[in-house]
Amino acid sequence: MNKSVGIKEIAELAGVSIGTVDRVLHNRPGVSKKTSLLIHDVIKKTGYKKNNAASRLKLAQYNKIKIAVLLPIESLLKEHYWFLPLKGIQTAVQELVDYGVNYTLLTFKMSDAQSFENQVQTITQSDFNAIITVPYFYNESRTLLQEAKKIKIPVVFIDTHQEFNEDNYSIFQDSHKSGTVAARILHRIIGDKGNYLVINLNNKNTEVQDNMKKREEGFRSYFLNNKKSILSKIETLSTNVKNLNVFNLKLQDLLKSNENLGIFVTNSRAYLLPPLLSSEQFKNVTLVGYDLNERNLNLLKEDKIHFLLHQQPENQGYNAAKGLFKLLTENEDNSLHLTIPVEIFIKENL
Amino acid sequence: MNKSVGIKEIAELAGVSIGTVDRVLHNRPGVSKKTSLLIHDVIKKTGYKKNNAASRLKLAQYNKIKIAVLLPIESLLKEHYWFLPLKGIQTAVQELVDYGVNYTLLTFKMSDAQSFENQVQTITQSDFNAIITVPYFYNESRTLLQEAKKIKIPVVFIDTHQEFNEDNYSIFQDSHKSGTVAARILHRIIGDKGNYLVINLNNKNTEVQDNMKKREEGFRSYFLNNKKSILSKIETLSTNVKNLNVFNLKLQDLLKSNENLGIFVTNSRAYLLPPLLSSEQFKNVTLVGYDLNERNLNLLKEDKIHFLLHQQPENQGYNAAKGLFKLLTENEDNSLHLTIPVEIFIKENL
DNA sequence: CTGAAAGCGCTTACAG
DNA sequence: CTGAAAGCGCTTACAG
Repeated sequence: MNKSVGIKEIAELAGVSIGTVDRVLHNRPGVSKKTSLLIHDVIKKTGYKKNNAASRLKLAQYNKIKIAVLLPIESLLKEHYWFLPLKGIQTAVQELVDYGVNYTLLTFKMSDAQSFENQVQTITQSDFNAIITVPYFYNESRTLLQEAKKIKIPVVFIDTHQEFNEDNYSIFQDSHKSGTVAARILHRIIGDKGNYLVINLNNKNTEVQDNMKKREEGFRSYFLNNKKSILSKIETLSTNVKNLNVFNLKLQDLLKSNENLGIFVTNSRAYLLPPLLSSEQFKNVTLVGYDLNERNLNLLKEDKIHFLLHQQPENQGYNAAKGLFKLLTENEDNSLHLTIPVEIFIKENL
Repeated sequence: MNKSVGIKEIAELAGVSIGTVDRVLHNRPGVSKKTSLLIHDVIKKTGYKKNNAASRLKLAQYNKIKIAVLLPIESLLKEHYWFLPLKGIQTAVQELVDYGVNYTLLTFKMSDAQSFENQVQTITQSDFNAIITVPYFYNESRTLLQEAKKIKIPVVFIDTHQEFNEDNYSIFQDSHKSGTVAARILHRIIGDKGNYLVINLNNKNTEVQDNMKKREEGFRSYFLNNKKSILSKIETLSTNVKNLNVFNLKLQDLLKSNENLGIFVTNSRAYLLPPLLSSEQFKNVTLVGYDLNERNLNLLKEDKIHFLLHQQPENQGYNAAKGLFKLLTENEDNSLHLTIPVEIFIKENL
């Protein structure tokens, strides 16, 4: 806590010049084994810790830390979900400008794997020191990891988790776990006698996205572990958002019973549900969804969505950038393997 | 984003030396109005922003930023609640060592206002640059504010909010609001037909602490605004923890009805409830409490406490220290007026 | 294999 | 009222 030792004190105590101390500190060659050992000894004894501010002040002269941020093009839209991780990254970089950190945003189209791959080429051919992106396209993401490994720059994936054989850093929310959170909340409210409905609202075709599947699995696994008898009562409806009317017929059918109903919407589109329900029907319904987008928020305030689970996308971006800085300046990567806890929001704690 | 302008560029553009630029930047006297205006103009045009790392590197030579942290003596105990804000402060200071920031912990006894006042004397007679503490004793806290004002050092209160006439910074959770969070959760689970019970578990005598009162008020205000008919059904039990047996008699009386029961414990002692309830009684009970202490956590995992509200004490300490740094280095205080959102925890999102 | 010197962006005591 | 110089803790190119 008091006057901390610097490179100068180390040098004095070891009877060498500060240049030599620096060489040892950075494992640079050209130091005799004898002095190296001596200096290491002094470092240990004094508990020396590098002054990162001073170090970066000098280093930024030649070597800025340049982070490539590769996100869906929607991150350019202030109201969009994808803007949030970017915002987190911006905040972190802002806190680190004095250390010579900056970032460049590159975008891809989620409908076009090639656009992602092209940007990967651009990035790997430039002089970036790190990459933050989303493992949206599995194969192309693996290619990215391989390319990045060749030029020895770290990659941090955020938002979604994918298993790769290659080393990578990952900051995400455990989708399976968030499903269990939804399940426990609904179970406590609806109880053993009510009904449960999982709704997957898809964009294109009728493919259910990976993290939506995992959320549903988590939801079901909660009941498997805590109340098996309910498992058989859980219905799932999956639909393309363009076929909402067909979907609505099925929904109305399920609503005929007067039992309490717990509805779990596995993505950010819970806001599509309330307009389909009459106020009479609403009396028995509890609705849990994801993400604090404007439409969801408004309905949460109106008590038409009851719980929103939050993935803290901003936090993910923030932690990715801060973590990379720590990795690149202190060679410490323990904040780059991170699962973000599930935040629960109701009207009152927004 | 690209090469940012520094003091050197400003000097060059204004045709003066960097010393003069520095004088203008810090409003130090001895600069002619003419050059001052000129330099201000260049600063604005170039969008110059001080490199805090470089600035602090130089300044730390004479002026470390010394933060006095005055907390209850329990903050020395790793398992205690009061350790958490301290931990947050430690984390923040750790991130700022390179900037020449450190802190000194001073403690007081919560049973002894004089011990607080004594430490205030010690602090104001030393050369601290800022104070982080808790407004536990109202009058003594006001005295602190007055003393601190005299020697012009900022005070940040955390944990609890008090209104003072004197200027002060405050980082806390809105107790009233957290009560409304508990209310909405319980209301959704228990519904309009069940019963509601607020429990105040006190330490000494039978005084209910201020923030416990506010939590109860918040709880009741939710029903006032959302479902008046329930208001009259809310019972309150307040007791000294030493009289648990007397309390238990009353509790058992209230439990005789077979209705669902929502219990809201207004402080961190929810863990005292489950031992008093038979498993039969538990079937109808939902229990909401505060704080992630070990005993509460264990019961949350056993499904005997169902929701825990969290004040993020660590976060409060962290933000206080970081905020002070921003205030002292950039004269920006907007992160020192902060209300921390209510976090909701269940077993699955711990 | 090692040391002395210059400089990152800023601040301050000193000189004029 | 203003400038030139020294130095914060670190890094690196250069000289030996």
